[in-house]
This record gives sequence, C-alpha cells and structure tokens, in this order.
Amino acid sequence: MRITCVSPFDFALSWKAFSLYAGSNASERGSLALWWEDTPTSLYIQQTGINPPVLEVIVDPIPRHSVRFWKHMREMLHADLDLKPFYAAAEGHPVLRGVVKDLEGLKPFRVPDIFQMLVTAVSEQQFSMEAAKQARERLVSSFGTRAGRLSLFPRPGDLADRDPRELRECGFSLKKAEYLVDLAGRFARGEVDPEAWKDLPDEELVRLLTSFRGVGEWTAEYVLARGMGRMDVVPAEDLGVRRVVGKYLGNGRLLSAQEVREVLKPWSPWRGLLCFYLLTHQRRTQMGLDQAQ
DNA sequence: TACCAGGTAAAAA
DNA sequence: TTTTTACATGGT
Repeated sequence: MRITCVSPFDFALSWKAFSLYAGSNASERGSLALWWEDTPTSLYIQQTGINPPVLEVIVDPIPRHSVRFWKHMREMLHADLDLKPFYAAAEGHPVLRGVVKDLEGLKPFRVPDIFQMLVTAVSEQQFSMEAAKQARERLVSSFGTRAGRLSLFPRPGDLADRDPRELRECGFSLKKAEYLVDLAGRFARGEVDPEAWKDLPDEELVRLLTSFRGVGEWTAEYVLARGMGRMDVVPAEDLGVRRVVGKYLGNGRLLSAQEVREVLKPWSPWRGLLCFYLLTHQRRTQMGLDQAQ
C-alpha cells in the first residue's frame, strides 16, 4: 500500500528519531510490530518518492477494517502534517533557522498505541530513560506476546489481572506497578475510550488523563505530545525540555518550568513540535550522527 | 561510592 | 494548604 504525504518529509530521519523513543517494537529500520484487532501485525515501511513524498507500506497479515487501519497509519506517520508553516516561523530566528534546516522533513511519529504510550510515560517518571527502557523490555518479555519474529507490547488484558508484585519484578517500583495494573484494568474493562479523546482540546484531555492514578500533569502532557500528535503540547516541567530549551533559546542553562512557558509562548501552535526538533537536534549533535546520513 | 535520572501520591508539617 | 518523603535501576 502506498501513502502519499505532504511535503517536505524525510522518512529515514523521522524513523531514526522515532526508534530512539518507541522501544523494542520499532528496532529495525522501518519495521514495526503492533496489535491490530487482536492480531499481531508487522509493518515494513520505506520511502519510495521524494516529491511528493511516498511511503510504501507492507503489512502482514492484511489488516481487517482496512480503511480504519490506513487512517490510523496516516495519523501515526503524520502523513498530512504540513511542516512548512512551522519552518516559515523558524526562518526568522537565528538559532532555529539552522535547527530546522538540519532536520528538514522530520516528523514526530506517534507511538501507535495509546496504552503503550501511557505505560511508557509512567515507566519514565523520575527515572533515567535507560533504566525505564530496560524495565519495559522486561515487561515485554514477561507479559507481551512473541509471534514468530514479532515481539509485541502487552495489551491491557495482559496486565489487568496481575498482582502488581509480578510487574515489580520487571524493575518498576511497587507504586508504578500498581498504576500500570490499574490503567490496564480501565482499558481492559472498556472504561476508557481513546477514540473519543481525539476531539477533546488539549487542556480537557490533560484533565481527563490526570484523573487516572499515577498520571500527573507531566505524564499527561507527555502522552499528548508523543502519543496523540498534539503539536502544541509541551511538558514544561520536564527536565529534558527545561535543559534543551535553555540550551537553544535561553541562556544556555537549565530553565524553570515557568521560564520554559515564557520562552515558548511565541511559538504556539508549534511549541511541542519545536521541542521535538530541539531534542532531536541535541541528540544528533551529541551522538555525532550528522555524517551517518 | 554516592548521586542523579525527561515525577507522583501520600504523609507530615 | 504547603512541604517533604519514598520509590525503582542504570550510568557515571
């Protein structure tokens, strides 16, 4: 299946940024494993056209309810996102001009499953990304599904009836384990309807998510930004955000959450996208990946 | 060896 | 109402 996207769009660049935070179901280049209608499904994506950008997507098995599936894919890949207005705004800024030029065509792919996104966000609370990632990998191997070569993230039903002490074994605190079991139960029992969340404004959705135990403001905003494609949402208290915004747009040092909000104010409605660009840019220069295409 | 890492809820003041 | 504390593991 082909997906034609709004230009500019650099799939390889976007995928590289995505695989750094998506976790184990997006390890190889362009391949992804996910649940679709309770079926382990593998995706392989590559870019076959530049202008207009065209993605070739190979899905196995053929998904049921394919119209909905392809709509989901377009959303996950931000096929319809037009970066040009954001670039036009950045053009006038001495630092950002260079940042967006280095990252032209970068789109922030969404974690394809909202439950996985919530689990990921909770796992990363007050913890190094590395420690959180390893705990999640243990979660996948203990409670996820292995189907052939595919390794799939646990579904809500896989966690809903567990004793939190079982999840504690993966390396989560007992409290986080309780949050995760509680969240899984809400999803598994159909108490939440992520489809209905799509039309809610950012603020209302944050309010809704923070009503869940274990989900504070940071976690909710993080989920909106990474899992729901909300381009204007920034978790301003986030340590990484406070550092990176200070580095590129502040005095070079760690900012307070309030300072982050002030500095980002003029960049609405692209505040979240801007932070994604800054974080990606920082990571690339830190890792010295610039030459590696 | 400590101490910090992309927070949160619950206890204590 | 506001402030303090416990919590998990990996990297430095």
